[in-house]
Amino acid sequence: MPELPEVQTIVDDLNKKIIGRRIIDVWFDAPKIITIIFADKRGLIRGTTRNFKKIFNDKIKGLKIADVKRRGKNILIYLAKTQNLTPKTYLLLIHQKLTGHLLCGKWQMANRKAISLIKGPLEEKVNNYIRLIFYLDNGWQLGLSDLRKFAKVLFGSKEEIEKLPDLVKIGPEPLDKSFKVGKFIETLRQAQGKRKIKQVLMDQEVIAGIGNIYSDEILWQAKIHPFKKANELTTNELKSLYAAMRQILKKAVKLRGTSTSDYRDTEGRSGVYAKVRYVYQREGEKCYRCQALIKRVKIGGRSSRFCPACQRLKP
DNA sequence: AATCGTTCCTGATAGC
DNA sequence: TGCTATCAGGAACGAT
Repeated sequence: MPELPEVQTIVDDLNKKIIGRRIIDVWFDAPKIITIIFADKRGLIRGTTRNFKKIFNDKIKGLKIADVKRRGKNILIYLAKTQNLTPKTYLLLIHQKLTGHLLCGKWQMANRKAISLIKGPLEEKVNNYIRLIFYLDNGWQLGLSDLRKFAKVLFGSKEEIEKLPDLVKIGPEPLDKSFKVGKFIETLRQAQGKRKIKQVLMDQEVIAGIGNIYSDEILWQAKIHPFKKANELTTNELKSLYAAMRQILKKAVKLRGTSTSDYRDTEGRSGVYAKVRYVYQREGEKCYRCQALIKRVKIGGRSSRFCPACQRLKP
């Protein structure tokens, strides 16, 4: 499940591997896989590749990859028309959702679905879930693997994509240097309502990039119960939460993310955060602080793991 | 306006 | 063994 650390890992990989590469061809297996949005002489064009396949193909072929960035859990691939990579005229936005991940390397299509990998994805010799491939001018491919087909891909002019609520509504980046503890406390206090802190942490409009794995990890580190009402947290608790958030996310980026499920980096390798995790998917096992058994509870259809002894609802 | 439930999808697993 | 039912989950969307 790609969250901030996993997406950052992919983005860092791509910056080392595909900047300056030209897209020479594209392949995908579902008609509606990509939504395109850009202003044209005829006005605003918006639709999926079901109806705009030719326009999409014509527009994207020949573009050069100018820059790759992350915003929340979104991967932003800036594409340039000109030789020197500026101006960046088009933008490809990829949200990997639950099981999506980008692979970059050289491989062969075995049949319509399965591929046998020649170079690149190391741990995945065969991948049955490639939905989208960009063919690059050095013979490499940039592929989207996505078992459950939830991933979102948007392509359009930089201006139009940057205006979308998908990007505009996203809250501050938790690892930004300018996002200091005071700003964090102010942000959480503004995120009013009686919602549980677990839900608030995962709300992309409050803070960007935190999902189920890292909200559990952060709350354990800060010794805060996931059901605690966000507006009832003390200043000290908010300070702990901020410190835990920064520490956990930085550590997870360093360890290249968590691969308990489908997530892999651009070469198909697992991240290793799972080896040091505190609570995520450790229900029934002992808490590393107090030896109590980690519990699993449901919040709005989502699982939350925590230690019932050291993350107490009431003191 | 805020919050809840539903939906998308496939593979793993539980239960009979 | 082999079938069916349930579950996992990010976030857009519709309903309340």
